Amino acid sequence: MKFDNSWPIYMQIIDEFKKSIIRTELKPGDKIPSQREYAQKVRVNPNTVQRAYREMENLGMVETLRGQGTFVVAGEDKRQEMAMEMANTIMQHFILQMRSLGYQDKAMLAMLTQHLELEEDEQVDRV
Amino acid sequence: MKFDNSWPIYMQIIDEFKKSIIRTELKPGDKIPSQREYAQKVRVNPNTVQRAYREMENLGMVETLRGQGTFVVAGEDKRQEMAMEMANTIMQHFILQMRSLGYQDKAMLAMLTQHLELEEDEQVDRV
Amino acid sequence: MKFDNSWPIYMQIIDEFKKSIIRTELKPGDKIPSQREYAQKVRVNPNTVQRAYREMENLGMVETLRGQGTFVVAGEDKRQEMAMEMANTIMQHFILQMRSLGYQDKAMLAMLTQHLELEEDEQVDRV
Amino acid sequence: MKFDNSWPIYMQIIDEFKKSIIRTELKPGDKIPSQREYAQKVRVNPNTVQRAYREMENLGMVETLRGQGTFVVAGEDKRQEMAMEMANTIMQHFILQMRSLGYQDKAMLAMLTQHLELEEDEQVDRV
DNA sequence: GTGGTCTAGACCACC
DNA sequence: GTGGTCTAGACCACC
Repeated sequence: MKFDNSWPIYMQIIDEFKKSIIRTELKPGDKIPSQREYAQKVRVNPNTVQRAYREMENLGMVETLRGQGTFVVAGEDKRQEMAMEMANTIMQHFILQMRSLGYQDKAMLAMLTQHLELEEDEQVDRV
Repeated sequence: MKFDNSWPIYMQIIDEFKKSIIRTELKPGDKIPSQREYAQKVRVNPNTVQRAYREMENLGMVETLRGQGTFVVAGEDKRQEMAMEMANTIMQHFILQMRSLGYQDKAMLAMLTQHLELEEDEQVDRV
Repeated sequence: MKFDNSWPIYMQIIDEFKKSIIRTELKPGDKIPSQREYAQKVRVNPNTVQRAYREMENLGMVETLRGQGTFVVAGEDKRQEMAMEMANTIMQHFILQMRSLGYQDKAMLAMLTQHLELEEDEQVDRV
Repeated sequence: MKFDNSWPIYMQIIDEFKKSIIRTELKPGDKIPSQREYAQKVRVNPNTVQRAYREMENLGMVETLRGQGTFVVAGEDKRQEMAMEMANTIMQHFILQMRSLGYQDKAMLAMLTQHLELEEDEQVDRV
C-alpha cells in the first residue's frame, strides 16, 4: 500500500476499508487483519493503524473485541449510507475541479453524458 | 506548495502552471519565475523544476529565452486544448471512482444533475 | 493532578473537564488550556492530553480551532445530559458496592436517608 | 490483583480481606495465605504484605500464630461492625460525589429509589 | 504558539 | 496473540 503524504494516513486506511465494505468485499462478521498484521503489511506504525481502527469503531463500521480482533459490523443500511457519503464527497470534489477549469453546469453534464456514451461505444467496438 | 509523494513532483508543477494558464491567470507573454526562484519558493530541488520547465517547453506551454527567462506562449487554442485535456482526465477519474462504488451510468448522471440543482437552490436561498 | 493507574489517564482527564462543565466552572465559549500547557501542568505526555481533547470533541463537549485553541461548546442541554450520565454511573457503582456488602434495597435507602439526616443534624450542631 | 497508585497498597490489601470476611467467604478459624505466598500471588513487596497483616491483627480481624500461619478471628459482631464501617465510607463517598454534581438530598434519594425500582423491573422483565 | 500526524517502542490486560 | 495505553519526540500546518 502506498499512501499520499497529502492527507492523513489513518484516514486513507479508513477509506480503504470503507471501499471494501461498500463493494461488499468485506461483509458483517468478517474479521479484518489484526492491527499489528495490517501495520506490517502496509508498512505503517501500529499506532497509526490503531487510530484508524478506533475511528472506524466510532463510525460504526467495525467492532473490536479485546484479545480476539476486529470485525465488520456495518450492515446493509450502514453500507448504503457509507456509499452515499463517499459518492457525495467524490461528486463535490469533481464539481469544484471542473468549475476551477471554467466549466459551467450544463457543459459539465453534457461532457459527462458524452463520456459515458463514448465508453459504451468503445466497449461495443472492442466486442 | 505541498506535493503528493504519490506521483512525480515535476508533473505536479506542470499541472499547477497548466491550471494557471487555463484560468487565464497566466497569459501569453507573461514571465514565469526563474527556475532558481521557483525552486526556492516551493522548496524543491532545482533539477526537478528544470525538468518541469523543459517538459512545459516541449508541450508548447512556455518558451525559454536564454538570459531573459521563461515566458508563456500558449494562445487561446492551446489554452482550450489544455482545458479539454485536464477535464477529460478529471472526468475519467471521476467515472472510475463512482463505478468502483457500484454506481451505474444513469445513477451517476442523475446524481450530478441533482447536486448541481441543489447547489443552485442553496445559492437562491442565500439570496 | 494525581491520576490513578487503575483506569486510563485520558479518561480521567475527560472526567475532570466534565465535572468542571457540570459545575458550570467552565461555560460555553470558555477557552481551556492548550494541549501542551495542560500536559505540563498535570505532568502527562502531550499525546495523552491530545487523545482526551479529541475524544471530548467527539463527545460534543469542546471544539478545537487549529492554531487558536480548544473551547467549551456544551450548552445547558448538553450540560444536563452529562450530569445525568455521570450521576447514573456513580449511582450504579454505589448500588453494586453496597450489594456486594450484602445490603438489600430497603436497607440501602434507609441508610442513605439516615446519613443525609445525620449530616443535617451535624450542621445544626455546628451552628 | 491490580492496585491503585492513588492510595496505600497495604490498605487496599486490608480492604480485600475485609470484603471477604464481610461476604463470609472467610470465616473465623479460616487460614489465610502466608505473607510470602500472598506477596507472590499479588506481586507485591513482602514488607507491604507484612504491614497489612500486622494492621489486620491490630484491627482484630486476624490472629497470627508463630510457625503456624494467620487465621481469621473476626466473629459475627466484628463482621457486622466492619460491614457497617465500609458501608459508611461508601455512603459518604457517594454523597460527596453526588453533591459535587449539584444534587440535593431529595433528588439523591429520589434517584436512588428510581434506580432500585428500575432494576427490579428489569429483573421482572427477564423472568 | 496551537493543534495534527506519525514513528518507535514499552508495558499491560484479556484470551 | 490481540488490542489498549502511554511516553518521547519529530515534523508539519495554520495563525
